[in-house]
Amino acid sequence: MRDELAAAIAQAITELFNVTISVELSRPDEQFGDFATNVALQLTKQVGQNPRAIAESLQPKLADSLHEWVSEVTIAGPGFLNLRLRDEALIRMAVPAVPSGWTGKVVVAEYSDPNPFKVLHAGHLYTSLVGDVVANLLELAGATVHRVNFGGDVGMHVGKTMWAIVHELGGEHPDKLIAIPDDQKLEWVSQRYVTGNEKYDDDVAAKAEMISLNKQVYAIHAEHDTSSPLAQIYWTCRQWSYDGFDALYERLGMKPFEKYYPESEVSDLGLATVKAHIGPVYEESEGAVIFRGEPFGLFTQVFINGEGLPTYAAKDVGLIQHKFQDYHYDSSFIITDSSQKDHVAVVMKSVEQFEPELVSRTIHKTHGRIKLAGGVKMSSRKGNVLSASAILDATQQANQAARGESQDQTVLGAVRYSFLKNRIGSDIIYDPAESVSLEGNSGPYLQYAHARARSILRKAGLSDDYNFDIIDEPLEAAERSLVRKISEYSEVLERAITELMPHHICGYLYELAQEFNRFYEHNRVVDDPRQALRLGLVTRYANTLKAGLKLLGITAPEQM
RNA sequence: GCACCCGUAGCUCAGCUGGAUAGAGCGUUGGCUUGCGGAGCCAAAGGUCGUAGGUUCGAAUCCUGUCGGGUGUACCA
Repeated sequence: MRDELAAAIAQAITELFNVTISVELSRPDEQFGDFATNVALQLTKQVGQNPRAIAESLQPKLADSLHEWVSEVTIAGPGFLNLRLRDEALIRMAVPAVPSGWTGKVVVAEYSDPNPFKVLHAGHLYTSLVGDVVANLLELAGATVHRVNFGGDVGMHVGKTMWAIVHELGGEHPDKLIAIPDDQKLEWVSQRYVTGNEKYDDDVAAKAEMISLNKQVYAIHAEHDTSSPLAQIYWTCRQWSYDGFDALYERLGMKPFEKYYPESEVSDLGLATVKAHIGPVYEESEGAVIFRGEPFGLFTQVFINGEGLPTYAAKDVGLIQHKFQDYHYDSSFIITDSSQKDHVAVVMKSVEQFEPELVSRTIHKTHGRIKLAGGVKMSSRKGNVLSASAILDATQQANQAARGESQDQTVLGAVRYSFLKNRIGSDIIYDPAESVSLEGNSGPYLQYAHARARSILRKAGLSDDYNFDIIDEPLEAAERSLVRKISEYSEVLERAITELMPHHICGYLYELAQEFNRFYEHNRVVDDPRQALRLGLVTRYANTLKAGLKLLGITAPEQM
């Protein structure tokens, strides 16, 4: 209907002034109307009249041609034309449209990307949630989305961790790993990385052993070694990491990943590909193999180091090819924080030289980083990292303290919402002391608002699928405000999908719930003369809220 | 040094494809319960939109300079 309105206005302008213009309809303050357009201001030059005069000649024309949908056209301010919809038109708009921008497309979404043997920290938590919801948006818009994860199961951090593990076990004794309790395995392994790192910096002998262990780990993969003591330790601890990650993902309410791409499985192809293109694309320099990015406004990156091992740049070369072989995607999203921007650009630029099609289908979507209060940044090497599980635990305790009890879905709603409500792009300040909010503009506020609405419907004895038909009866002001807000959902959804920005949904749902809470404060539903209409209204509201929350990966409880 | 990102209320953030009095939450202060769930509702105080110019009928929004912060910049990922 929005498009039809815009088209009708455009046609009126053509008939009146003989000019063509693309009409933008915005949602003004409620006091002004349901839609507003500034065409009169835009036409000033083309028509050669002042905007007010243009608006005045348009007004009766629009009132007539939009008569079917619009009850009133008014002029305000410098020349805005405000449209007030007929109630029945507004009600018709309050049905969510199904977005279709990605229908039939095959999409790979890679996100989260924690490294085995290291902690899954707040930054991973954030990037995971962003990826999860972006994937949800693409799916809703009709895409077939393959969710994949990538992480470094080989490399120096593994050498460091393996060194510390072997020392902790008093030698290569995989049998001693049994002593580690299940719920401490992930933590135990990531703690070994921290101690390994400390030794690396101030113990020359240890450092040499770590470098050696790093190579041995590569050898474990090359030889498919599953039986040597070191290999047993490696495979066991790697699995602990993956199991720990999966447990966290589940706790975060994320849709499961379809596939993990461990670096060890993509590095061979990456290495071979880089080597195969030495000359035209990559070049040897100082014992390493590099790609010169300067001609493209980028920087030079090492792809194969002096030891002959692939760096993460070469691994990414392998990864992009594996992903395409596995999925033959139309589009491939890589979701990471902004510090990866240039690195990915260099890798892509190099691959573009021999596989331009793959690169043109790849979209690197970056977001900000998580910082601690006061702008302190986290460093896993320094040990001042905030783990994902610490955030969940802190939120759980805060909820417990406030309510005397804590439901998992409330914690999940609080955490997901508090991260997702921010526009993707700039850094996020996380204050562990204040934790995530449970009231005001928060996940639990929305969940609670939903539970209250369902409570009304339960009291009226309604099932979930009750819907009301268009009613001739005029809406009361409070009812109309709510319908008006519900009718915005489709537009918000479309914008969130176009921009792939989940925060639009958060902001909208909060306004929606607020609108309902205002209505609820002063208006009865059950046993009111207007019950029939209002039950339908509450149902549509609750369904809209639930649908939006679902996109965000937040449950909409019947009660809480 | 060069490249990119950011700077909006005490704090955390919306608003940025130019438009009507710059909006929320938290915090502060003051109200609201004989009625469907108070994790709620209403109100007040609080902002030269870092800063200086420019473009425009109109700039938080676009352009330039500048200050402040962040990120990246050859063998970690």
